[in-house]
Amino acid sequence: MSTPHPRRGNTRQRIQDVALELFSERGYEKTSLREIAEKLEVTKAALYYHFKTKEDIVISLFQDLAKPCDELIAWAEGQPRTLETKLEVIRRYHEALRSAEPLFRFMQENQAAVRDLSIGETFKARMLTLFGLLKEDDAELTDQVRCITALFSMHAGMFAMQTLEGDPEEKRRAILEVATELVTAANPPSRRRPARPDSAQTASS
Amino acid sequence: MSTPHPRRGNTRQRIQDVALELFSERGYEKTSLREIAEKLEVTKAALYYHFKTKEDIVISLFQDLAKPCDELIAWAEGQPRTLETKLEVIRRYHEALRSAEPLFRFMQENQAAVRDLSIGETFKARMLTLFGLLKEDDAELTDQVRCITALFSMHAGMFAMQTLEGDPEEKRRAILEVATELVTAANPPSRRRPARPDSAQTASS
Amino acid sequence: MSTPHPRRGNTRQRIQDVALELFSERGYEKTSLREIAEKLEVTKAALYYHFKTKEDIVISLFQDLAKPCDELIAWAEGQPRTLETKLEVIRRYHEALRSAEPLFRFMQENQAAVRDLSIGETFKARMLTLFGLLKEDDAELTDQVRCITALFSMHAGMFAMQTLEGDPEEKRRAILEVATELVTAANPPSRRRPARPDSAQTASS
Amino acid sequence: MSTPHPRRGNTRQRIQDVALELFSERGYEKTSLREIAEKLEVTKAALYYHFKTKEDIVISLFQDLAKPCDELIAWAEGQPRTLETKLEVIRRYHEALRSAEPLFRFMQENQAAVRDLSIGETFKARMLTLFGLLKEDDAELTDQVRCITALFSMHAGMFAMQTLEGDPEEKRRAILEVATELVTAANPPSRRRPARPDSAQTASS
DNA sequence: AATGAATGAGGGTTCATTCAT
DNA sequence: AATGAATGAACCCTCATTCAT
Repeated sequence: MSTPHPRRGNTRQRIQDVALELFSERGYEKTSLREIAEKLEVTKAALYYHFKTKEDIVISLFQDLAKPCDELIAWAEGQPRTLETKLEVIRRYHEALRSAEPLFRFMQENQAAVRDLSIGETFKARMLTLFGLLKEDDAELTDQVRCITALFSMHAGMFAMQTLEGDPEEKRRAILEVATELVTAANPPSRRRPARPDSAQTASS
Repeated sequence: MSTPHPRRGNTRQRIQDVALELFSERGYEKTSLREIAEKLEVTKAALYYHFKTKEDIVISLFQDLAKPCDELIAWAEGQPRTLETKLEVIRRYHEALRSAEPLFRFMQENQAAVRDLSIGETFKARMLTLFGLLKEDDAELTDQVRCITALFSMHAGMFAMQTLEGDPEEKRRAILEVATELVTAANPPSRRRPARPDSAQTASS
Repeated sequence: MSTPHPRRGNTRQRIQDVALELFSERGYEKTSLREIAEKLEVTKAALYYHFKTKEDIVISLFQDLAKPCDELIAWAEGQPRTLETKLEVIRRYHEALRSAEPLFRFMQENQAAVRDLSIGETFKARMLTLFGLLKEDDAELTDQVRCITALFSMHAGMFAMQTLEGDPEEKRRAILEVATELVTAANPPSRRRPARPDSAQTASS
Repeated sequence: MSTPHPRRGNTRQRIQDVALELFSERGYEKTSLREIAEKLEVTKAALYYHFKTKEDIVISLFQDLAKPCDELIAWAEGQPRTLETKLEVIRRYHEALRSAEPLFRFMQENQAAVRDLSIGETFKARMLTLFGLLKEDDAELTDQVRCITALFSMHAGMFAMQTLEGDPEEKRRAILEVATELVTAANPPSRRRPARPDSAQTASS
């Protein structure tokens, strides 16, 4: 009873793992269920025992990601809309990305494919909510761009991670720093300098 | 001699146009040659008269984009590596993106597909060159991230363009402003705060 | 549960049968998988469940042929290299061809197609081994040609079978007789040549 | 007037040459008109100026071969049906094959393809006529096989040529010798059988 | 919990051929 | 004498999916 069926109830999980790996590595469309099944040494039909469709696998993956995000949003909505809160949102999002990195890489690199995948909308909606949490209600265009850039810079971080040299943790810290900076710049503390990091009198205007 | 496509000589161009449109709209993998052909009211085989493979179509599209980019790189390499030059690089790149917007959206949204498309490497290499032009040789990690973010923010601008409200030209200007800011911050003018956005007096120059 | 092919488990075998029939009848290249599938009343895709490629079907066919041949070679290699052995090789090969006749006809008539079919080499190699078993190590050119002709005459027998009139079994016997004669002639025992046409004095000139 | 159009009226010939080369090298079905055209550095359409169809090219090739064959047949039919004549037929056929070697290799290796190529019948017919010239009218089965084998041994010679070591001319001579022997054996003159393997008393029965 | 066998739709690609110029 | 542009049919192959077992 050792080798024959060494994996018992964890097949569903294993499918998700392998699927995510392949999706993010080779792309959603180019990854076939056959490949997934082969890598798992099961039949394609076995996948269908656990998931109704290919899309269903993605959805299930996405739900794992969604939870931390939703919690973050829920938390933020209970907080005062201060810069402090926003920076904490960035920090937490940055942290959330860590655990969901492959999935985010997948989302990032397969936008076109994801778009008509039913979760596309959901995903975009969540990004917009997050964006709404970061920006002031009446923020100028430039500040809005700053906030979007902050979010995207963390996603795109994946590219940075591959490209830049250096210790991964340090790189992550640098990314967080830049994102923080952008959000800070987008949220001028009160009246002075509507949209510049700090930088007293001279800035934009 | 009017009705049935009077053998206009512009078919190749029309293929490129339609292909780019569909690729960027529905994704590379999900766009079939049949679709392209149907939209053009020609046969699939006609596409093969003009392009050797599906990939060849993408390559041809990419070459149109490559030229402005290469010119920009060539120009920049003949300039002194000053902040002024770098900001001009950003400006010109921003401008280049305007004319190649759909193609960039395609690149951005189909990274996974593009990756093993032979031009994937080329594209990445070009990004790295551009990145090298923007950053100082011994730049800190944070500054490097700033430069990358500047580049990506312009690409991601496509998302911003769809999301944000407002006049397209104004949005573009806002995106350029943020990118400029990031590069400026990444290139501290001399002694004061080697890599921080602020730096009051100097920045506005 | 009767009418629509009740999922008999013999589909693989049936594919091979039909494929061999069509390949040898209409040629490898001219036989499309569609035709095979249609004749079997299954879908093309069904073929791909059983064989990875079209070439794979040929390979599988060839393996059935290869076994008797390999056994023959193995047997012969364990025997003394006498004329007796060689004639027995001819006899057995002649017998082996009987069961593999359609396949040999296919090989014979589709040499060009078979050549770049991966088994091409294998096939040729086997012929060479057989040839090596029939001829003396230091045989004269003429004797070598005799041996090759003996082998080929049995293959080409397929043509003879169609052309000549008469009882199939008698025709087969005639073919065997000529092949035997050729090999005998090619192996003069030393001084007495049991089966050399005649011609002591003249032949060797 | 040198380089621009260096080849004037010889295009038709050049098509035939290249076609024969490719057909016999890669097989009829696997050789596309595109390949032929490319090798000639003309367009496919140019081929259609000179030949009505792909098959037409083969037919034209075959006609070049047919002439020597027909002449041979015509000559033979004017001769007495003696062994001497038959051996001369073999000799001349052997000679004819020399100049038509590639075409014969093509015929030999693409039988399946040639079969439904309209010339298939013609070709077979000619073989049968030749066969009829070699054998006695009331020949025994074994003798008939000898004659067929003689013919085929010369065709199959192509395989022998590649396989055997030695000087090409010597190999050719060896092939002719074996063919001659077979025909001689198949034509016992009545009482003296110059080349009958054995069997004085029995053969004449 | 999973397999074996199959399907229908569609993929990209190649072919021989046509025809106006 | 040859080209440029195109077609229609067919090709091999792969996919996501189904279903009886």
